[in-house]
Amino acid sequence: MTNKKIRNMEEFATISGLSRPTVSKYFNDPGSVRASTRQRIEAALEAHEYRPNIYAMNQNRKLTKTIGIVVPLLTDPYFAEIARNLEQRCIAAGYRPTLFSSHGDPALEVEVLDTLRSLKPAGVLLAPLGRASNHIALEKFCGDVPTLIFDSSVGEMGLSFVGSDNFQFTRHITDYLCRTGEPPCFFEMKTPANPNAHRRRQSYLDAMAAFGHTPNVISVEGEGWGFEEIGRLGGHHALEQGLFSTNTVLCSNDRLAIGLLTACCEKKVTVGRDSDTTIRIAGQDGHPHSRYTCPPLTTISHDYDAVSQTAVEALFAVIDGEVSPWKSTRLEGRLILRDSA
Amino acid sequence: MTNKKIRNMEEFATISGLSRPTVSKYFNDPGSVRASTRQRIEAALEAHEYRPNIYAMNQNRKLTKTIGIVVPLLTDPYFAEIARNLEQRCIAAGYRPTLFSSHGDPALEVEVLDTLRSLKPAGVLLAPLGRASNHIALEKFCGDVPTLIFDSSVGEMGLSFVGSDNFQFTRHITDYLCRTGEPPCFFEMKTPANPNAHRRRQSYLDAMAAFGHTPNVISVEGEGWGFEEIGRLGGHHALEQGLFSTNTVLCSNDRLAIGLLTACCEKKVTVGRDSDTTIRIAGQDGHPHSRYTCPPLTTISHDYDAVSQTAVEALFAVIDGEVSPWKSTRLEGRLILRDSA
DNA sequence: CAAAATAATTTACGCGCGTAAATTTTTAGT
DNA sequence: ACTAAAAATTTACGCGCGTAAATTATTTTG
Repeated sequence: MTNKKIRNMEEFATISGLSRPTVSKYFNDPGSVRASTRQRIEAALEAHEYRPNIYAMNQNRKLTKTIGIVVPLLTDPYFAEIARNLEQRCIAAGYRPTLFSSHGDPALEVEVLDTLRSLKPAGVLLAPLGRASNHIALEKFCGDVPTLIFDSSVGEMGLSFVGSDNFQFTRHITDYLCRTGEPPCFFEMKTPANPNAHRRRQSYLDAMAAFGHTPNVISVEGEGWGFEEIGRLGGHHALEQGLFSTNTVLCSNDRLAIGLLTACCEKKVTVGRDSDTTIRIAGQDGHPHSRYTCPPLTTISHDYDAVSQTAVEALFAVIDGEVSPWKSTRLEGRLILRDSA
Repeated sequence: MTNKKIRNMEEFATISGLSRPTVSKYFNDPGSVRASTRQRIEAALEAHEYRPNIYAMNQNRKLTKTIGIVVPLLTDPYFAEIARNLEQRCIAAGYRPTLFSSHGDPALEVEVLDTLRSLKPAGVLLAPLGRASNHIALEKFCGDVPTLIFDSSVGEMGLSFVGSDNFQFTRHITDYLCRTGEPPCFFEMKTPANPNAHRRRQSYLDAMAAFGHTPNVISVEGEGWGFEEIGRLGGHHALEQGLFSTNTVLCSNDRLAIGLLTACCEKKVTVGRDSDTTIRIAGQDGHPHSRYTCPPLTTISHDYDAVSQTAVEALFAVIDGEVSPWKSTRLEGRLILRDSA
């Protein structure tokens, strides 16, 4: 490591004994130069630690090495976890992921997309807010930037959709609950932010019908993304009014279930699948926190790895020039049996 | 909104009836041009929705409008929450925050800083990994980029430090626990990732000494950032071995407490401050999830707003040219009484 | 081994904007 | 209204790099 400070690619090329465009080619794709050339560059790179100016690089490039990752709410560990997963896959593929959160706000979501557009990313992995999203703006953005929608689909926009099979989720866990005890009631938000919630409700109704049971949907009030609090308040109300017609409750998602667990705790209602407990509670999502509720939450989990891998691969396929028609991939979930149901 | 597509600032300036440099001045600081000029630009802006090329802008600018925000682990809701808070303050101040997570990995932390360096940010808000951080690399980075350290201090590096007063945290909650029941044991990780943990242990010892009680520190095994699991496993061990000498446990942080709560649940040990419960558990941090544990967790909470506001203001003061000596600001926490203790 | 085909490298130009210095316009003071 | 000072605007140049086209080196083929 010498003490010379390389100011630009020209100087670095001179030191390497090459011309600047050759070095430029190397940085765009190290495999595009001869092995001997590559070695000389990499030797010089170790000796002088030069890095090309990222702004000058991206100014003229048609295809930036940036990948935008947008999630509805980064403070939700579920999205944080899947974002982390996507991020690492992008890095592994040689891209520079940039993380954005819409913070549950449709206006912010549009702003994020505007910012992203000006970054000229190679592609975007977008989990939309859902119902509240500005569909016109999303559609327009998808027309400008190669965008893959994940988690929650809002019409056939973008390159493709990758997410979980919500029908399978609810069918599967409803099936489990019916076979192991009283048929479940369904605990959900009246006006869910996420379109997946509607699929889950419908799947619950279908599954109950298939079993010949009478469904019972408890839809609680509450707006926004504070699902735990909505579940807690709705839980208090449901317990007080005796809205749960059986001793089993399937929640539309884990965060709602976590709130309901808290309500049960506050009402001294014991939760579990033992004979000495009064209510069984199950969630859906496999939320990172579900392992640590009291009791630990029985849930059906997204296949985080498969979803993120499928999403990233689908996006890279298009970036690399493969053309394929719009497609929706919905992956199955895995039942995680714990003590709550 | 016309159909013309503006390709660059030159075209946009022509349409506005101005010269490009004037328009450039406007985008750098709208207040630096005459009101009449500003109006003409803004009118043209609405009619043609042009946005300057961000890469070309930053290429020559000495002071980018980017602010880097780095946290140790974005999947931890505590960091996600404080990152969100910082992010919004940066936006409000007219900057473009970019979020990074070290994912608990010191090597990744260094990579993030390298990436950040090439972004030429106006400043960086950095929460270091702590003990595991590459101090040499951090120090070097702080020399290159105006960096404010928050949450966890690792020596007097960067512009200043802003965080919580861990001594006050533990003193305060230990005080509360001593006055309302049996004096607490202290539940912590043997090799904590975060230097704050050492302060909390010491503060516990001091507080117990002040009360004339015999301290009892239970240090559990476990590496990495999976605190809940470490707390759960350590909790099982401690409960089995009868390591808790009193009926009260103060955890070094909320995530550890959450794991301990799960262990208690799994061991059918009832938690709370009622007469019919067997153990009191308290945490520290005011973790976003602490409200929804069962029972809800008594804890001492960071003042998220104050920490992030102080941090952002301190950084902007330096960016705006104010020179001040290195300073450590440690803010007091607020006791949140819930059912667990 | 020479010629053709192919790959690597160099030449030459321009991208979109920042900004110092020069010029013009506006404002302030008398 | 006139001049000096201040502000706004324009002229002119360069940043660091991408990339098409031209050139040179290497590999393949007959």
